Amino acid sequence: MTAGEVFARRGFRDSTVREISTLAGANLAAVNYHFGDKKGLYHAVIACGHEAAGPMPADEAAGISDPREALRVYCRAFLRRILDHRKPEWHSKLMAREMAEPTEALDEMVKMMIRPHWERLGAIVGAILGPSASPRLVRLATQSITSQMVFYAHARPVLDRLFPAEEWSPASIERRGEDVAAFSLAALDSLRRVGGKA
Amino acid sequence: MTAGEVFARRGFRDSTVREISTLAGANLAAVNYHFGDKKGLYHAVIACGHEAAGPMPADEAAGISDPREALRVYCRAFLRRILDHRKPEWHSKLMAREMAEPTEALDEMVKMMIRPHWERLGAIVGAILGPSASPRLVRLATQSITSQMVFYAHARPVLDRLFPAEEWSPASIERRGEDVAAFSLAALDSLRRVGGKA
DNA sequence: GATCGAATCAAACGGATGTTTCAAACGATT
DNA sequence: AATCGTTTGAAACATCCGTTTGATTCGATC
Repeated sequence: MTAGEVFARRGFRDSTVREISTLAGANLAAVNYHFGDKKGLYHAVIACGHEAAGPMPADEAAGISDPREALRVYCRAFLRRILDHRKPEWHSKLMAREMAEPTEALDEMVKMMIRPHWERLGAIVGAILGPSASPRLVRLATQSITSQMVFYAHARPVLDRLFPAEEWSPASIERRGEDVAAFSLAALDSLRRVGGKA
Repeated sequence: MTAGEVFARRGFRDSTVREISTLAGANLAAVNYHFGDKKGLYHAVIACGHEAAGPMPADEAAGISDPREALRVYCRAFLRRILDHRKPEWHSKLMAREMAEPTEALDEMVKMMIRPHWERLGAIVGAILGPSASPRLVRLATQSITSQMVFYAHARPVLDRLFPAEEWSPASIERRGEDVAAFSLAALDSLRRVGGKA
């Protein structure tokens, strides 16, 4: 769908049905015929993007028993799904936009993607921190790790301005996943040693 | 400025000059008279919000020599500036919006706020990690810490849906700052021990 | 090849938005 | 009190958008 790129670039309101249809080589009225209205097209784009964005990180880290290794695999898969420009990169942009400016579509996204992610990553973090860790600490650590990854989707324009020379090849994306995992594992190690003080 | 609230809630394009002017009790044409056009009003709002958002975290953590304590103070001040609803909370929303959908205003924001933040926090992180840490490690750690805090501004709608019962009082905001600092200090401690391996 | 539903197309409609216009009110200065 | 630059006010303007309409083409089925 070329509509996804336009929605991701311009936002829902700024995207015009005219631009989308001409860019897609279709007629203006085709949108309303096939999707009812503009909002219907938007929902279809989000659903399509969710499937086209590749496997969920939770699936890629499914069979790994060692939680520390699982975290590394999970972080790499997450960033791959978000950043790899061989996949429809507009999907993560659309998600970032939904978070800053929620519509009804956000509830669907939370149910389909975000909550599953949170539970899977929370389980990994809980396994690393050990049974003595409080649920609150697990939740906070899960959030800290998530934020480091989502940051790449939310603040990419800022990063491009701060560090214009940065590389975004598939290889360096993998390394970023390793870096997030390393930072987080370092934190979890210390926190585990100190115990569930929070 | 009531215009800031509207811009933060609806976004630039979705905000209508009519709604802003009626909500502000002013006439429709007043906007174009005082600010030239809608975009001029937007820039004025951003500049005004920057000043009204209170002191920069870098200033609040200026006189502290112990870098670990400086990090704690800095994190608390940062989240206070972002989350405290007694201050114009629309400023952080506007920033989040600019990052997802950059306009010319983002360059100004990077120069005025983001890069100073990055340099100050980077200095604190560098002091904690010690002179043996590579610049790359310092940069990554600074980014990880920043992301944990910015997450609250970017993903707040998601957090509200994931954990509806969460509290956002000034006191709990302070504690969130402590939590971010604790997680980050734990990571920095481990990384310092391992050395600049990255 | 005739038929009928689905899909496409150009054109137009109704509404909303940013901007302009021009007259009226204001306020300091003389 | 008269004057003149500044600010407000209501109304209109020009444009663009999402949607609808009705005619036309397409494609499978009999």
